[in-house]
Amino acid sequence: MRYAPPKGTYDILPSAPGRDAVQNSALWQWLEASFREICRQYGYAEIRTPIFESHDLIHRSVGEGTDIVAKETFDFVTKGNDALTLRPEGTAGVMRAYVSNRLYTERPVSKLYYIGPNFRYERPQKGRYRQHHQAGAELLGASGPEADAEVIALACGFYARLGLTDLKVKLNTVGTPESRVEYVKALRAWAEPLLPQMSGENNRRFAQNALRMLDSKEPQDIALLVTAPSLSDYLDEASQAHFTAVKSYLTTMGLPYDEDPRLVRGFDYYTHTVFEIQSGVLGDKALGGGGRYNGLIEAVGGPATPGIGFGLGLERVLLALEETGVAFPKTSGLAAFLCPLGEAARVACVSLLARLRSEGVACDMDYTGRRMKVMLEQADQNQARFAVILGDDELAQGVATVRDMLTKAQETVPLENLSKALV
RNA sequence: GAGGGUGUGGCGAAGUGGUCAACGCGCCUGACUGUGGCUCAGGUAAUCGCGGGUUCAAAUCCCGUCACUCUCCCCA
Repeated sequence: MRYAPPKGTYDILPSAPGRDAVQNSALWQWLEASFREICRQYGYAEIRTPIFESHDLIHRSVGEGTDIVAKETFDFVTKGNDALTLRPEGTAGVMRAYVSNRLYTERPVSKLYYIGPNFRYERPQKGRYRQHHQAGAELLGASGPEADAEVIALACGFYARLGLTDLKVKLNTVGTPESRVEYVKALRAWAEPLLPQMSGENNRRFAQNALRMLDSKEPQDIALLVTAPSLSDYLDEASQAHFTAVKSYLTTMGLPYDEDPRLVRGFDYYTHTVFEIQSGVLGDKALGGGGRYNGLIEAVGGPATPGIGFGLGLERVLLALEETGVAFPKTSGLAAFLCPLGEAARVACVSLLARLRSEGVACDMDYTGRRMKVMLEQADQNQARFAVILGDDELAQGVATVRDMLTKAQETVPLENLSKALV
């Protein structure tokens, strides 16, 4: 029996030409390093939380009415009868950890980032996996619009650093829970008589999560929605002022955005600012998104604390980079590959290899015992800068032949000077 | 949840009823007894997704099944 990876998952392999970019571990290292670096610049520190959390945490914080929780979570019960859920997004777990560890007592503002897998039980397709990876950041303890702008700038800065263009930032505000309650009331009143004309999906949403009716992509719904009440009419003054300030900061930072009054994201915990970043080359598919969630920390048992953050789908970043034709960075190889000729040289190479490595030289040696040609090919495959050839002649004189793999120039180097010659 | 498409060596991919299932890449061997990325020659590797049926004969036709993939929905 041969096993395939489970549906919607894939293996990430050492440099695998001919395979999908998402399967290339070197690209993941590059992506992750890039994200870590920009987070460091913005003053964010890494947090790592479990990939599963209690069923209730995930379901309550993301929202029972959301698609993600209603039909896409991996839920399971342990032998100890604990109901758990594989995390479908990053924020809930980070908030839980923030409260569990009372990080709010350490400093007034916490800036956290994370990178890791998330799980959603969906039919896989291009750019959509059951296990996908997100990089995200959360800014906790700051309620001002500067925080919103910074978080959006961080997300955009990450894409820019990678060389991604053709992006759109969609921006909206969903106001406070109070104003939203009023609005949803009005929306439902408006929608009720129209339900027979609306899609089945929006009928479901009407019952479970009326706000998301706005987000429908069905033509019949879109036509009807033109007459729907507008959320902005229900916003209180403070919410409007906050949104105006966020927009103005973005403009100041030179970050273009599209205001989209119908943007409603898939999590219930959002308040005020919500945003989504779309990629033109992926047909405006979302590359990432986020928003403010001022009630969430309180909802998971912490002190009332404002927060804002985002999550970015890394598979989609790779797809978009590929689609855009951005050149992926070259991976760096070994400094040296040792090629022993004969048994005596092989024995000598084992200790030479150990010595070079202890001196900090990235190196490897041939383990096949095959011909010189094959050894040099391996040096080539490993992108070694130098091949170090050691045969009986060299051994007798205590030297090695160092071959520059690019120029083919060779020189004889005493073994004790080897590490200096390999730079 | 709905609808398409595809399953042939490690990868890509011909073949649509009839001798030992092309070819390309990779890998291996040699030309080149201690010198790679080129070339040439040879070689390795496939019970044609699985099960059943039709037929003298099936990768090819029929039924079933599984897997993968794409689109819509939704999302990252």
